[in-house]
Amino acid sequence: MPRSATIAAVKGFRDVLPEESRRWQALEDAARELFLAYGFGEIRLPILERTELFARSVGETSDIVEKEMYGFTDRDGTSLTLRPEATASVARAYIEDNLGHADAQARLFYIGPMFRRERPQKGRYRQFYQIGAELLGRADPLADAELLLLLARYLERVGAREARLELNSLGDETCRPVYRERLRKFGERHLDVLCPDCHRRLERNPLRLLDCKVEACRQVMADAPVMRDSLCADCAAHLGQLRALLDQERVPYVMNFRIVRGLDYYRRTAFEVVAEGLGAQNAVGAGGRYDGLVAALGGPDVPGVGFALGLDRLGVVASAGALASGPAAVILPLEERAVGPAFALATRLRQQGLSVGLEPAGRSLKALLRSADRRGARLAVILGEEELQVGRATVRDLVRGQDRRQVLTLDAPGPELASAVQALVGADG
RNA sequence: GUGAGUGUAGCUCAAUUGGCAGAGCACCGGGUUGUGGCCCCGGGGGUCGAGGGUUCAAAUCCCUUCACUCACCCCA
Repeated sequence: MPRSATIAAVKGFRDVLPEESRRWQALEDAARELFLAYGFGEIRLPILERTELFARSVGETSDIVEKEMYGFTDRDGTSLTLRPEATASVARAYIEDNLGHADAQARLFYIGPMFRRERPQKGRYRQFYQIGAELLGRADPLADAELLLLLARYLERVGAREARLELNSLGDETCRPVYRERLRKFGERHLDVLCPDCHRRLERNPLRLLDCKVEACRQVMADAPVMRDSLCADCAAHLGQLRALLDQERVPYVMNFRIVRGLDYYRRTAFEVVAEGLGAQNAVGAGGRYDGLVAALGGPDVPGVGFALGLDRLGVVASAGALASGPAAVILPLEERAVGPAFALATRLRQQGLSVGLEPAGRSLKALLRSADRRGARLAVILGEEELQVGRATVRDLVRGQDRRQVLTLDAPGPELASAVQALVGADG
């Protein structure tokens, strides 16, 4: 029979296998625990939204909306899109579910997949996972400080030691246009040196001139006007208070006036978390303040601040959950007749919450022990002729290399079996 | 969307001027009765990414195509 063609995963979509998945779980568990301590509750958002939501929040002219979204037309003609980010959904939910009604501030976090049709490369996938937190209804710098403290503590908790926090202020609707104009004028004076990409940026988004990687552009832009000098009094005060609060709690960060955000809705506070070891995609997290977003979506004029962490990237950088552990014991039936009792033993131990492996019969004891060893099991439980006759299994400690012949009574109740195994596992800690 | 690189065993990779497709690791078995790891011996495994062309002969040369990777762009 001819073999049919195999089916591969869609480009940019991948399987997260158990080893990586285990690290992700550690990252997620840490997030749930810590975020709850800071008063954030988990929100589970739909993966599909109306396309209009992103057009109005992320920005009609952003790259994401212009060419990176996965969308389709539903049977009733509605244009739907796989979410490219979650802040827009949180804002939508805030409005739709009246989250500001009982309590003016809403503290929400989410964990889940996002979709963007970019060219895949290291640390960049078309389906990627984010952990994010949003604090709506608060315009004061304390809100920014709380969120950044949460972010810093979380990174510390999961062992993302090389990650560093970079902070900037993008100004607001009064001072940013002024700065943008100053930057444009500066760029126009240096047209001859700037790269073709920067010529384009000059028209569409002059702020992007700041993070061009071409050496000639960098040299020119080193003398460019800095946002800090263009901030209006209110924005400068906001930044100053935020920095004082961060300093008070010893949150490590550096100011980086070149940070620019790709999404249109950011105001004032903007930050990134960058790390080594990720190639060109070195941002593990980013966020900022988005005071106009909820209103732009037709809701009340409610401010907000938030961040998102890339789980795919964080998993590479963080040390949390890195240790694999094998099963406490593996049951080894030496012959066919031992299969039934071996199954029963494994089942009862597993029901007591122990991680227990079970091998099929038909191979030599030597081969069975080798399997148990390679799985990283602590104990091998041997069930052969002798053991069946006396009704007690032999337990071999694979770490110490010691046998305890016929110590495990097969018809003992589950809890008793489990504590006997536990005692053997904990024999030397 | 643009550019570069790579496709050979489960994994990492070799294969000289075109001349029988290999190694390490992994897997399975053995090294006297039921004892793992180290060592020794043996074994199973391949559409050489796919399709076409040149040739007595192609993993190797030519064309086409697909996939993956990295970088630009953009972003978490």
